[in-house]
Amino acid sequence: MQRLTVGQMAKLNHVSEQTLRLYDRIGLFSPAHRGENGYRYYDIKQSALLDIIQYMKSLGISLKDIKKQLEGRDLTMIESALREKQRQTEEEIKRLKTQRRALERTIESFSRYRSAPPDGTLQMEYIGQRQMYVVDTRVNFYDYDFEHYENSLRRLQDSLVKDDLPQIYFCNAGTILSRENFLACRFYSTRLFVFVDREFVPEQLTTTLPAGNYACIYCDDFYKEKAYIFRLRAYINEIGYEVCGDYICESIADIPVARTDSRGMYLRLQVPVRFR
Amino acid sequence: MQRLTVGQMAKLNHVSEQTLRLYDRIGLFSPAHRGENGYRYYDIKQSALLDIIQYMKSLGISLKDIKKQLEGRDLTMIESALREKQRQTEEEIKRLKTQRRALERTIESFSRYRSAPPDGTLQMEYIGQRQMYVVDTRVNFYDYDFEHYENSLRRLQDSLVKDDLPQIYFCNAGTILSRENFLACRFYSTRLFVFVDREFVPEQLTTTLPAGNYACIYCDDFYKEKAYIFRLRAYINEIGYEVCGDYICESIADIPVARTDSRGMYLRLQVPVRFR
DNA sequence: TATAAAGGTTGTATTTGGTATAAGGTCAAG
DNA sequence: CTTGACCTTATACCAAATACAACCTTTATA
Repeated sequence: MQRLTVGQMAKLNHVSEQTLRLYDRIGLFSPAHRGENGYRYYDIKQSALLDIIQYMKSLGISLKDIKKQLEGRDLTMIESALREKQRQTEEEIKRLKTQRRALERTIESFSRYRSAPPDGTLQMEYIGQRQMYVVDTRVNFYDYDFEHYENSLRRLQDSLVKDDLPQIYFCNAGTILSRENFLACRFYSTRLFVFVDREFVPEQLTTTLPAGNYACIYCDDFYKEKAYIFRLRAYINEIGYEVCGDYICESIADIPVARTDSRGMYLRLQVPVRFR
Repeated sequence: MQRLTVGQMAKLNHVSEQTLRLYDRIGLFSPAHRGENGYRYYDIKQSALLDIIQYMKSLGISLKDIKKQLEGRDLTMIESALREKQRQTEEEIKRLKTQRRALERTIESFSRYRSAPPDGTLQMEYIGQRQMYVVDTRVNFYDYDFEHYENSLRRLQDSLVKDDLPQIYFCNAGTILSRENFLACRFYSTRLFVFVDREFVPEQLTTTLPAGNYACIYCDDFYKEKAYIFRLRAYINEIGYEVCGDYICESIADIPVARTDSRGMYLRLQVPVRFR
């Protein structure tokens, strides 16, 4: 029977020597013999056990749990552990898919940010259907300053957490001003929203924003909003359209990273319109 | 401007106080002010930066990297970091899907193991198409003992690692004896295989085993194989069939966990047959 | 046989992103 | 004035390794 040193065993099984020593120390996997020189000597047949360990590890089971399982050697327990692992894996896949979508969204918005028209640009845009998650803060944003807006964002975050939604959407926020208030120039808005993906959020939690033509004005400063709303209204009258839905103030630079620099807050103020 | 203590800030942003102190210590995110009493006082507006951090963290970026990105404040760098992250996420999803499949396979084989016929059972079975990953070890298994078989498994593992395949398949091993050798009772086999999933392994690395009727005998001991091969041959002759392909020795108790106990090595010796 | 290289041993520190705890200082209310 | 809530720092701990220092053993070569 050949005796394998730690290095040979390591190479044979594609693990590092350190790892084998660690496994020995924690009592998970020890060499068949110890030489008088203190050397670890493994038996090739021990590879089978190492396989099992590698396999369980590949399933994401912790070394401690692996040790327990192997000591228990109870097949039914192992089976239920596997089922539990399966459940976890399913969940993790779901989480990663959400993450992938979030990344997609963010990268997308980078290019949107780069190609956004300059501050003050007025234009008509056709915008497809959107889903939003809305929270009513009961406090009028226009009465307060940016600091209060931050406070409201916290409230929104609370809601997202409570509804068990990924906080990733958080970067996509905006406010809603009702059609009536918009038309009357009554700056009263208590509703905050984030855009969400249909596939990742239960339908009953979302509000649909219909596809259609929107009159839009781009704005690079939170404090310019009121002035720009007047310009937007003038523009709509000028081209002979009428407002057919709620006004929203959308942060299109929804790259949260960008919020560290002053230009990060880039807004697309918009309101759905139709021919009069 | 309201000053928020660490506890208030923590609650507001759904992080723990400890976490805020940690972020302060590593210089990632520090309070706006420090009281003379040493208290941390945050400004609500700092939440924006914390959002960014949470967002990047949710993308799996390390705190160290987040710090670097935020210090650099270079949008293009952040963008490429996001793309890199996207790539990683894609890979991770792929890995998890493989893992999910492996779990499925293992759980499946538990029930197969439980419902397997007793040792010595002879029967005809229709088996669907299978994919295998084959390695030629150039050494005859029948000349050596179980210890040598382990050695060959290591060789197989090397190949799997080299071909960048999940070692999960590793638990599904077996050996191939050519039709001619089987018919001549020449116990000469150098080919080792693992069953693999078509979807997870490049086609050019696999060999297809056709669907069809297989004469099978179940065997609970590696050392009984030769004797059982004779019984299998006798059975085939008896029922008037002829061998139409290579014989394989498949470990159906492909639960690596089971290999710790002696019954774990449960084999289904099989050979494709047809009417004479 | 001397020596050098390769490979073995132990112990300790580092990593990541926190959590937990102890020992002690501060604040606000009753 | 005391109580309890809250803050501070420092330290240790977690998993699953990795890395390094200091030292010992084996093996090959000059």
